[in-house]
Formats: sequence, C-alpha cells, structure tokens
Amino acid sequence: MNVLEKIVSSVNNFSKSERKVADVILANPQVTIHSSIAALAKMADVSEPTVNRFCRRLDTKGFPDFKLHLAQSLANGTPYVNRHVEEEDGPEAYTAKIFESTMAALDTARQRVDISTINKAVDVLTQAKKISFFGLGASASVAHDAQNKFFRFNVPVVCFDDIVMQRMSAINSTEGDVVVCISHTGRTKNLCEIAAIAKENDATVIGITAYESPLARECSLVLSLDVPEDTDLYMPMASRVAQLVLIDILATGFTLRRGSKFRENLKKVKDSLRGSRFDKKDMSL
Amino acid sequence: MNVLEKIVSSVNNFSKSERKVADVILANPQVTIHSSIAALAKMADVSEPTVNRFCRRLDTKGFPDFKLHLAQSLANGTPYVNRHVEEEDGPEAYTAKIFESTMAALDTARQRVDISTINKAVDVLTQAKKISFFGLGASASVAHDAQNKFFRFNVPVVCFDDIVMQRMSAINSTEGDVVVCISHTGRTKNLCEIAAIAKENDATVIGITAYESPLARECSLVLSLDVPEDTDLYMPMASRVAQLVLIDILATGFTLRRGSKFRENLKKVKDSLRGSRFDKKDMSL
DNA sequence: CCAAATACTGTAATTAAATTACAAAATACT
DNA sequence: AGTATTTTGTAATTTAATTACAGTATTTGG
Repeated sequence: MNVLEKIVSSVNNFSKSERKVADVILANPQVTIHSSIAALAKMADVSEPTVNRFCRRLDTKGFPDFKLHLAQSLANGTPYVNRHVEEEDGPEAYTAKIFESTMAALDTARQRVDISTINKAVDVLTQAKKISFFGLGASASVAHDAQNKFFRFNVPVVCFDDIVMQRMSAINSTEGDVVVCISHTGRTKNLCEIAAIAKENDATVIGITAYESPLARECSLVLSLDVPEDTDLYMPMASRVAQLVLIDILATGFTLRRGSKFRENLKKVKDSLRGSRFDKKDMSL
Repeated sequence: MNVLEKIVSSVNNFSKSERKVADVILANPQVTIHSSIAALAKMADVSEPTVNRFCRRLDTKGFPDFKLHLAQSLANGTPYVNRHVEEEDGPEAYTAKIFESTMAALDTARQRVDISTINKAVDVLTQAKKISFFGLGASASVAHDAQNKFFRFNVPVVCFDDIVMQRMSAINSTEGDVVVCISHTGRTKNLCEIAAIAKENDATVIGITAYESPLARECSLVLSLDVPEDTDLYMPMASRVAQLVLIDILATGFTLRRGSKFRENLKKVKDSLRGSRFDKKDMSL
C-alpha cells in the first residue's frame, strides 16, 4: 500500500493536529515533497514535532524518509488516491484513473508472475509443431493478438474464437502441439473442456489463467497473473492488458531463443507491410 | 527522462570523482535513497561536496532533492536502466523490461492524450445510431476488444477485420453513425480509404491513430496516443496496449454518461455469463 | 462534577545533515 | 616549464530534523 493510500485509510487513527497535517499533504502532495518540515508545519498550522510524529505513525523513519515514500507514491504524476471510477468523475478524472489502475495492475502482475514458468512456456513454444490460441469473450481478442505475433515467427499458428472450431482443433492435436488457453477467471466451462480434450490428445496445454481454477487444473503449465480485476464496470480491463503483456513476453522470449538471425526475418515480415502503407515521407495523400 | 537514465546518458560529462559517485549510485540505487550524503561520499570514496556537485549537475537542487528524484525513478522496483530487450537477456530481464516499457508507454500516453478530445469522442459515441470498429493487423484485435466492450451497452456495434466487409459497411454508413478507425501508424492505405468513404457518407469518423498521419486527415476526431513504439522486435507492443486502455476509457466515459441505471444493465450482462462458467464455490470439476 | 490519569501538542535545546566558501591539487594549455 | 583552468577536499556555516521536556487538553473513574 502506498503512503497516500495509507494516509487515507488511517485517517481515523490520527489526532486532531495530525489530521490537519494529513489534510494539507493530501491537498498538495507535490508541494509537500519539496517542503521542509518547518514549511509543512506552518501550512498545517501545527508544530514541527507534530509533523514528525505524523510521519512516524505511518511507519516511516522520520520526515525525510516520509518524503521519500511520498515521492514514490507520486512517481507517476499525482495519482488519484482512489483509483476507482466514480459517478461524479469528469473525463480528466476517469482517464487518469484508468491509466493509473492499469499501470498498477501491470505492476502487480510483474511481481506475481512466475519467471521459471515463463521460461518453461517459452521452451515449449519454441519446440512446438503447431501453436493454437484459444479464448472466448474478452480473451478472444487476446488470442487474436497472440496469433498476430506468433504468426510472424513462421510457425504454424491457429486461433479460433468459435467453440466448435476450437473443439475440432483440440481433438486433432497431437504430441508436440501446444495449445494456449486464455481465460481470466479460468472458469469458462467450454474452454476447460477444450483444454481437457487437448491434454488427452497429448498436446501441451498452457493456461493463461487464474491459479487453482478449473481451467488451471487441465493445464500442463499455468501462467497466472493474479491481477485484481477492477469490477466497477463489470468489464475485463486490467486483466486483459496484463494478458497481452504476457503474450508480448512469450513472443519476446521466443525470438530471443531463436537467435539474432531469426530476428532479421521479423524485420522482413514488417518490411513486407510497406506496400500496404503510405510512405512516411510522402504524406501528400 | 528519469534520473537513472540521466546519469547513464551523461556519464561522459562527469569528472573522475563524479563518475565514482555515479557508479556507486547505479550499483545500489535502493541503498542510495536511504543514505546520507556522508555515507554515500564514503562509499564512493569522495568528499561530500563532490556528491553535492554531482547532484547539481543533474539539475537537482541538492542531495535531498536528488534522492527524491531517485526515489521516483525507483518507485516501481529497481528498473532496468535500459529498457530495451537485448540478446543476452534472460527470462527475468526481458520479462521485467517488457513490463517496464509497457508501463512507461502508458505513462507517456496518459500525459499526451487530449482529454477534451476524449470527451468529444464520448459525446459522439453516446449519440451514435451505430458504432463500427475497424482495424487491420495488430489493430484488428483492438477493434475486436472494443466490440466486446461496446456490445454490452446494447448499442448496435459492428467490427470487421476484412477490408471488403469494412468497405461495404463504410458505404452503408449514414449521419449519426460513428466509425472508429484504429491504426498505430495511420498510414495503412486500406484503412484510410475506409475512413474517407465513411466520412463522405456523413458518418463521424474517430481515429485512434498518430497525429498528422494520412488517416488522421480523414477523421473528424483524432485520438492520438503518441507512444514511442518499441521497435526492437518489429512488433506492435506498447502502442497496442495503449490503444486498449483508450478503448477502456471511452467505454467508461460512455457508461458514466449514461448514468447509474445503465450500469445495472452491465451487471446483468455480466451475470448472464454465469451459466457458462463453473461456480466459484463448486470447483470440484 | 471533580480529580487523576492519559494522551496530545508545542517550546526550546540538541543533534544531525547539507551546503558554502575557500584553499590545495590536478589537469590542460600555451 | 609555467600559467590558467578545472577539479577536489577541508573546514566553517547554515539549515533542517529530532529529542527531551513541559504545559495543555481530554478522557475516565470515583
């Protein structure tokens, strides 16, 4: 929990004067980090030791240490203390909040993702005879994106968002094939079945899903992101972004494993698009 | 540019002793922010004023101010000074780097995005008779995702990744229809044509694309993200994530504009999925 | 309702930290 | 080689933060 959140949550444990300090800090956090303890004390109309005690109450060593913590909380601009979008938020507020909560989610994802599993997944993918990406609903677009990436590697890639096609594809999979199932909750029945079918047919099943979920149980390898989903609007948001970043990571690992020559091919793939685009110089049209 | 990057980039402008300081800081940035100037001077085997001068050279007011800046750079864990994935990077390194560069990209996107345009776009979308999302290649999955979101609002939404379908759809658009064209570069010829056709037919064309691009010129409203694309691997990565977040923002703006009753409907949409999922309690299967 | 205890707050003294001024080396340049 | 310039360190000064203590408010129990 960052310092700002901490201040808000423990606002009730503060004494009257400490509360004054809290109010001033919350009102001008950016000013605070560039103020001396004397200046802040004056702003809050309290004594300097009170400010110091306030800092200690928040488990910091003292005022300078507190400023350090505060600076870290403010690292990405002045964040909204509450990142949840609210009824009365204007465009500025909800835009900032969504960016912030997405970045925060990526940060947790980074901390929680298991590197050795990523490495294993990359292993498996580089050796795959065929790679399939399956997702339903919001995860379908993640699967499409994965296809778009891995397709460039000149490996057989398929991607279906149709359960019948997924099913047929899963049944036809064999040893050496890799099936990547994407589902935030890991509780989508159809996808669990697909995973089970693929597994029965000796394919390696990688799950980009929640730990301990029904889907995870069907998988040979589980990549869990454990992003706290922002349920305010009943839509998958942060989780899906984290999934995409994970796809990026797998794709990157894949290319690194393949060596530098391989990457020249990627450049060719990109260059092949040139004909379909307006030239960067000639923008007259 | 954050302080760490700044140190690395100006390492040649440093004097011998300043360089010692730089080395110590880069080696233990986390330690540095909790050290006094005396401690750091000792670690670097230089005098205290040298450390102070070092801080000033980096455009900070002095040592405490420098620590503040450093703390902000380290806010999200110890970042890789160089965020670009390199040949010799192991799984841990490239995973962290991709997370970091994506977060950094979102941060720039947030700073650069124009709030008033977002507001206008939300305006237009809430009043739309029909919303179409068009993208090609990597942007196609963003379009799909957008469809998945806006579809829940019970508004007519279409999404095509096939240029023929896109073209037909664009020709059939009329006043009151909104066409959202997604392209990072804004130079995909086919998409520019689609935008032009839609515009000719009096649809409002929103471009999620680069400023001053051919596509932007065809649009009524341009939402530019200006994310520096990580071209290391010749694949769209950060740009696409930023686009998705923008979609989230538009969707959020949409629901807020519609009021709280509307959001109850969203809950219903989500609840309707329950039948397709394993119960959270009953995870026996 | 009053007294005693406890918690809160501020003043003043102390300590610690950072900065400045200046002098001595070291380096570069003629 | 000698001078100018830059770099570096020592010591003094200033500034900031913390501690100790005392006074004030607040609560609690009689």
